[in-house]
Amino acid sequence: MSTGKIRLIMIDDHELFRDGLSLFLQMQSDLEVVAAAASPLELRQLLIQHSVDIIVMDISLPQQSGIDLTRQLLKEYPKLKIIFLSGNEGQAYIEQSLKAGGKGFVPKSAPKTEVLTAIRKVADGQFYFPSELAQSIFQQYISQLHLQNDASTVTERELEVLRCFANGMSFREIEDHLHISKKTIEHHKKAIFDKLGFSSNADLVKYAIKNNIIAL
Amino acid sequence: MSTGKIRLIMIDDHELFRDGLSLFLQMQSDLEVVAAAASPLELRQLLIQHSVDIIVMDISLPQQSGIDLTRQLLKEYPKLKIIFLSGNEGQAYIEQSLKAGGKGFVPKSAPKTEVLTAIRKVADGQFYFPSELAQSIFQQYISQLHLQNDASTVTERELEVLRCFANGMSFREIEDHLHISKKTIEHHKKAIFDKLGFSSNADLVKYAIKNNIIAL
DNA sequence: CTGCTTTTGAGGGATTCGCCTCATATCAAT
DNA sequence: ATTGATATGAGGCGAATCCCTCAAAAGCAG
Repeated sequence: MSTGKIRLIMIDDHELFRDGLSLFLQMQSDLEVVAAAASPLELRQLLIQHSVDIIVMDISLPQQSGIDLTRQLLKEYPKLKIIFLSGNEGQAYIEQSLKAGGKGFVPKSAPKTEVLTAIRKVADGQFYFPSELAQSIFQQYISQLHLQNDASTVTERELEVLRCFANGMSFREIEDHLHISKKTIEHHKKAIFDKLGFSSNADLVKYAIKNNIIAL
Repeated sequence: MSTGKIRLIMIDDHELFRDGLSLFLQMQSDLEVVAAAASPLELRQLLIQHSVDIIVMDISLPQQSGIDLTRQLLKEYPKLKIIFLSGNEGQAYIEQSLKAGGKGFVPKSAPKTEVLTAIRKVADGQFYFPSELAQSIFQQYISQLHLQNDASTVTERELEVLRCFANGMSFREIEDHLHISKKTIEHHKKAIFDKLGFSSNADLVKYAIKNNIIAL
């Protein structure tokens, strides 16, 4: 990358944080902070007006999750490189942000310099993730994730059953809710456990939360 | 309060945030930012060296939750006034921070001025909470909480049992893990369900995730 | 038509859980 | 010394869940 400065936009709904970080980034000679957005809408407007290399995005935004936003943006701007900043929600969303196409992930607790490193690496076409998870591990991790999700096709009906269990319903309650017999529910549940590799109901609940099947 | 400037310390493990906000606060003529701490340990050292009116504390700290820290600090320094800053974990901890003795609560997404308002109000002996929850509501809310929460104090042992169930362990597995009988586990589990109002194991798992008892 | 998947259901036995009462030891507070 | 909270445990019984096999209707692809 020798085509001048790295052009980036920040998006974070926390004014304090947004101002502080963008000020710091602007002080770097190889970066150009084109703008800072407080909302997805604002970001979209900025993207129309400016050409941008990188977006530094808070993973938890108000109207829309950063994950969703990323999925949408990458459809429209496939060359966009997105780096997530995560607060203490942290680790839980790494998988999803990878799947959505994120190129980097920096915890907000990290020192300022780590954000810089991330921006420069990602601008150079690399991934950036916290050192605990080395570059090489990620490649295999990502492909594994993609495989796993293609292989584990939970059917619609199974998903309904899954949702019921994740909401704490008993067999009896699910019978009434879905109008099917306990036996059928057993079948579905077993299929779910086999396909997704659960070994307890707790696994099921966690999976449902991670995948936005139920609310926390 | 006409005894000069309001003396305060910030504590937040996010360097970016800490620097940004303390810089802003320092620019106010009625405030004196004595220091900024990155960890509970650092904060304690600073408290020995300086006399302080107010602590502005991130609710989610690394080693220790801001809630716990507050409880401990108020035992040693009963006159200390503590204002919490919350990220998106937010609402879930308001109750606990009130109980711990917090005097104010500001979401990080709020404009800068709200932090100032909070500091000035709290320094003046008032509570400060987001406008949605007016002053008057709080008084009754707090007293109600105290009643209700004295009844719902989960003991250490119960917490261990809770963690086990949230991790998907069966009675049998918990027996081996905690070296207690199934009967004892039943007692603890029932106590947990009663105290926290669970009606299914799924509730328990969700609670454990919300309260950082287990990872998602 | 013939498989293949999905969804539905039954029977029956093994295992686990939930809930009830009763009981004991410890520790702290009154 | 008595009370209260906490933690431990036993016995027993009914309800819920798990696990295995067998089966059938509907839809869809080859």
